[in-house]
Amino acid sequence: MPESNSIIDQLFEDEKLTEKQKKIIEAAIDSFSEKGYAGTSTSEIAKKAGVAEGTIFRHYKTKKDLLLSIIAPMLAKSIAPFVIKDIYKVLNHKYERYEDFLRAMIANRDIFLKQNLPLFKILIQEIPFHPELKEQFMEHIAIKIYSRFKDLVLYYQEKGDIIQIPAHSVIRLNISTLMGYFFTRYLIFPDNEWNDEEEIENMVQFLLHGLSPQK
Amino acid sequence: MPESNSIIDQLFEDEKLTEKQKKIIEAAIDSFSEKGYAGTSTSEIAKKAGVAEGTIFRHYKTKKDLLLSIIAPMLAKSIAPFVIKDIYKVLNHKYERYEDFLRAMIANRDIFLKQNLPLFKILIQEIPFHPELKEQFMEHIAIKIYSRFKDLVLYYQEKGDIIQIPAHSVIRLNISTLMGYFFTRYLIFPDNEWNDEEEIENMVQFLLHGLSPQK
Amino acid sequence: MPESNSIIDQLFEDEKLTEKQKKIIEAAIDSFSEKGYAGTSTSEIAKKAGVAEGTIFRHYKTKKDLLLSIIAPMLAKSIAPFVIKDIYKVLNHKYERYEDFLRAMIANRDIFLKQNLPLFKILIQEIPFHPELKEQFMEHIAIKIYSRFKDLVLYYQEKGDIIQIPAHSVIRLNISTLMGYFFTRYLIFPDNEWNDEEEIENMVQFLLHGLSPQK
Amino acid sequence: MPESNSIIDQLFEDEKLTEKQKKIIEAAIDSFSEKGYAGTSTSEIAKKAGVAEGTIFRHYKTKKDLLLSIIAPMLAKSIAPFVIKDIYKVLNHKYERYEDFLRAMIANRDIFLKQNLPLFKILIQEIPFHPELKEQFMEHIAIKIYSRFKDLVLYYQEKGDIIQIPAHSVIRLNISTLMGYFFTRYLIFPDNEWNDEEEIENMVQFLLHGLSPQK
DNA sequence: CATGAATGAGAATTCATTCAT
DNA sequence: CATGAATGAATTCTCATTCAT
Repeated sequence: MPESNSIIDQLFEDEKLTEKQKKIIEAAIDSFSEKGYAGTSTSEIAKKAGVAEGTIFRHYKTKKDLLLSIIAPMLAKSIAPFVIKDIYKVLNHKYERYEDFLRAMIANRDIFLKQNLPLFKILIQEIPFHPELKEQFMEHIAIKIYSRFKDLVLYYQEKGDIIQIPAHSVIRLNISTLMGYFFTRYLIFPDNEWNDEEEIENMVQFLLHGLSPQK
Repeated sequence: MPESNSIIDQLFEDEKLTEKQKKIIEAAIDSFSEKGYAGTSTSEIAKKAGVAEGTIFRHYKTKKDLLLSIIAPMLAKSIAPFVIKDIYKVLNHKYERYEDFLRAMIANRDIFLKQNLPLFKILIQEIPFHPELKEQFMEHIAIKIYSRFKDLVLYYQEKGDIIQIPAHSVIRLNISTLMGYFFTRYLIFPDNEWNDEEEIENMVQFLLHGLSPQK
Repeated sequence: MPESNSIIDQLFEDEKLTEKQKKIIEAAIDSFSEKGYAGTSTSEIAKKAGVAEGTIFRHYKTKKDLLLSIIAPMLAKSIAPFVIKDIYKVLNHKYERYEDFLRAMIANRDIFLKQNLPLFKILIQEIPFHPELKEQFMEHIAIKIYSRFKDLVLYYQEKGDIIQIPAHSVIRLNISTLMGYFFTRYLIFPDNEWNDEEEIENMVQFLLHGLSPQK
Repeated sequence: MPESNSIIDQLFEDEKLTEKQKKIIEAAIDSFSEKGYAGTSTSEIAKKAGVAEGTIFRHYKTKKDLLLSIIAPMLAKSIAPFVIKDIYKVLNHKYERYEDFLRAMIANRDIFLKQNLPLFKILIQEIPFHPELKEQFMEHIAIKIYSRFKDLVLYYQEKGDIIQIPAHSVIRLNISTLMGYFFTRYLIFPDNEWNDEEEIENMVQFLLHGLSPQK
């Protein structure tokens, strides 16, 4: 719980949260990620958070409000900014080669996901059922991230590091490969023994060869 | 609706379904896939199916029974058998090269997904919340499919078509790439314009190069 | 209860009401008229009606629906039609003199109110808080009744029975006098001893003299 | 708001009200008159008054206390005293004829109602639901006012200004006629165009002729 | 005095399930 | 087999009231 606290503190840093509010959010994240939004009752959250049920509704007008207040910062703060920063790093020639960028991104996202796994699960599971979330997702991820990622792809394509196929395909192949690993690693078989270094190395090689320009 | 009927007829072929039962299943698939299992009420399903609420419970003891009766055939009949058949085809030297197998598999899964999209969505979305489903999934997909897929991978690795990394990694990279395409194509951006042939060709090349043995 | 049943049967004649529905409406009328709409809980109504709380909501989507379903027939059926009928009677020269009409109206409304006292109380008390009710009231009472009443007034004014002041003033003075009696008689001091015949006779004389043309 | 302040100052003159208390009472009058006591929440009042929820309960132990603290002065100070004063005026031969008294009363009550409309609405609407209010009303209005009014009626009956029917009937006919006007004028159709002078004149003539002794 | 977070009892409403017809 | 009224437990949400700061 001290650990999950730190995540919450980080994600909700500029909002002043009462001790009880934090408890509520923690409990909600826990329950939503485990049983889904619709499958979790507010009384359950209240009990887990150790507060009265009314307290939840004092802070969040509706149950949906609670959900959104949890996901919004995940979308707004944690995913979008990451790419922006990395973009600048790249433009500052920190990642000369595509391979460098790839390794940096994998490491970065790996840490992020490991820390925010339950939130990530909620995000993934609830997006299909909530149009507002889908919109926010489109705006933050699909538009912002995509447009920045595209610049990167074009940059490395010009340099000759990457094959000349549509940028969106390159992006999708990249993300699919990463997501496939993260899902399998952290959600589907988290209990298997994993040789992470080897997996990542193989994944990097797979992506590099798969995307390298054909002679 | 005549089309969706045909899918149902196909998936539930050996069960004798009354007209009302079919309507119920259709309505349930529709609602579950759109709003999730927990977010769908039985009265909603009854209304959409044009039957009385009681009628649902005459055929399915509980709401969960209804869910399982929808997902079970999807798991049991549609995914598992496919690989069995293909295995034999491969062993019968139908797909000499890994590339041939790849193209066949993509085409096959593409058709299957296109026809069963709502069911697929339900499967994906509900598995995390229902231990029984997870178990069934493990049994049918993770174990059966994996073990057969592994034979294939070893076969093509021996032939020198595929790089020598652990079979599970090869399988995961393959599936991730395919799923990434199908998700993006059919679930996330179904309304975009897609040049399917080009996408698939790029994907095949990506996989072939990404998995080809390094010199 | 057999009596109140008859009223309900009369007011809700063309709607097919279950036994339970009748019980619910009876209980609702009882409670609403005694403690007001906002001051009555649905659980209270359910208990008084001897049904489960859910049963109320099976028949009336919301608590407000229940209120409206009670008041609507009161407005639509019971008040409006009365005047229409009487209008025709008058035009058929049944009530030659204004005095005849007056006595008939008083008798008619007296019976009606005596039978529908609780409903009448609800109507009076809730109209100020529900815009929809106000609108319906305006439409049914203020517009329909007023326009017919006006014809009568003009008729008797032409005949020289009534003083030449604006019809709306005549109507208001009439209704005020009647309502003042009914309110005092049935709502404020129902327990006092009342010499009804004398009261009505005095009221009639008061109205006749008050409205008779000045020499 | 400066105007409504003055009313409050007037009604609550001997109570020392803080600025916040005034705001609370103003807000409460506003909300109670618009949505009824049971339909208004204390949090709503607090918000409208610009104070914390707790502040209300610092001044009024319960919500009902707040209601009573609003209605009590309306009953005690504003209605009762009026008649007392006027009685003395009459006994001082200020209003020689019944007509003079009538005009004076109408003018007086007109001003009073215009200034205290929301309070008046609350009084009218809440009395039926609160036994204490009903008692207070009986004590202040029904008993005190009635007994003084009766003296007046007897006085004018002796003088031959008024017909010889029971005093309570005279009083009721008077009040009904006035209330009918005030309700229609200020509560039901406040937005219509009103020729107040003509209305009042007609009303006075109606009452005078209606109550004049028959030859 | 004032605040507003917290409470818990209770309100309206939903829902899976049952059962008499 | 099918119906749909009825149920009552659970769920979301409201609200008057309390109390530590």
